[in-house]
Amino acid sequence: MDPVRVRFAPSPTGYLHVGGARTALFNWLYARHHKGTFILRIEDTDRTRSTDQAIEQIFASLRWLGLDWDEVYRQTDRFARHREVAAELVRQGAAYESEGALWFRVPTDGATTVPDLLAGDVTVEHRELRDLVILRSDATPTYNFACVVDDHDMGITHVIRGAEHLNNTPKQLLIYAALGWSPPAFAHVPLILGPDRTKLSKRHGAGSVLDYDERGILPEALVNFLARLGWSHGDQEVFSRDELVALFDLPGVNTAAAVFDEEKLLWLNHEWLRRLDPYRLADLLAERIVARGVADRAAVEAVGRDKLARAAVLLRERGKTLVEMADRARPYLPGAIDLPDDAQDLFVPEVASALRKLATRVEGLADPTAHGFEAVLRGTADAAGLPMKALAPAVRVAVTGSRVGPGLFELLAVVGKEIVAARLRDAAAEAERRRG
RNA sequence: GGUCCCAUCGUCUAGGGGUCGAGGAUACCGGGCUCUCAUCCCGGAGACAGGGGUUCGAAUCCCCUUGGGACCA
Repeated sequence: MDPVRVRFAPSPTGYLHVGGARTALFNWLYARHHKGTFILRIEDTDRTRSTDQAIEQIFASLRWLGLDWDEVYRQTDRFARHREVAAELVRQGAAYESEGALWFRVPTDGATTVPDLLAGDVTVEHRELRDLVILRSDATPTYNFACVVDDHDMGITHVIRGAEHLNNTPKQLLIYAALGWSPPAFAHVPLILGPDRTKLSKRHGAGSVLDYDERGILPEALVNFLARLGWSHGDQEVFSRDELVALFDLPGVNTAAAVFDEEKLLWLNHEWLRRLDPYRLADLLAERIVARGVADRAAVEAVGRDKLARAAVLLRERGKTLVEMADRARPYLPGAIDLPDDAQDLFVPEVASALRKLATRVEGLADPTAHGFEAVLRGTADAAGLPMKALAPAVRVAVTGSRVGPGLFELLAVVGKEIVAARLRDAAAEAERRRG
């Protein structure tokens, strides 16, 4: 069997949205699974709407997703070839000129069958079709024509594309036949729908791949999620890139359109956050903390990679995105913590004085691990005659400014005894000041 | 409007005649754990669009209807 050659052919008229990304992913997975070639073809024949900026965005999106390509072409570089083939069709009588454009002649009787790998045989009567323009009056080729010439010239073996192109395929097949070329295999993958069940598009909001990066989604998660939209492998939900390459094939692809469910993406993102290497996560978090303005780069560097990795491990348990994690990272960074306005109920006088005692004991803590902090907290609570239920929330708010968060002892161990002690004293003082 | 595609819990899906009084995941609800939140564990509710066939037997095969979508006008 011939080596597989597939292509992803976006038109650079805007950003790459998740629908296109899923098509790119399926092509890439198919190529990698079959040890074939993944080709990127920029279909920029519409020169008025295509921009270099959009091309850069597409490259950036694919790179972020980790979909590397083996060859890249720009359709506009091939205009001479398109004109040459169009002229050939005219010579044969398969195409004619009218009003300055070149038209491909569709037979009036008979029918064409698309042997689609997913939909099965799809037959269209020629009388349902009409002649189509292949070269506009400005000599630029149209989509259906350029696509055929390029797929043929590039040796494409499988055309894997969105189901919206199924209706175009009989026309393309007729062009192949007129040229005496043998067509590639076709697989039209089901569309991705928005919540309103119409084809996912820009009107559905954040559809751009890079928006998901911006929102703190991991490429691992988006790739996993997109793969599961229209493809499955038994009951498995979480797939690494390598697993997808090993398992993905066309027979596993569904025929029904799928709705893009943001909730499930977030769940999957959480799953991937929890699987990531802590140091890699720390690096991502560091960037994000700076980008979100939670702290400046100097502060983040002062914390150090080890501590950041430990903080990340705590943060990822309750954050579903890198953004949520970064926005809750403040307690792990140096500096004071502002107490919330409504926290006075926690800092009754007995608790405030216990916090001061605790600060002193924390400073002298020989074993500043979670266990060590637990022992010193329980000891202080006992000595002050306070239940942990009274002391723990006050300590938490003093150190983090929030009533919710990771396990308290683990948290304190990561923040470190010097910072913890300082914040405990600050909180006690602040509570007394507020009480007047 | 014409042509084409599609149809299992709200959503993503498993299922390709009997092991399905339909499984998993997510989301939702309840309980446990716990200083809190999250995770985690246990439990709950939730679907084969409808109607005809074929067959001893249909979620699974065929037809029609309905619904949804895409493309071309």
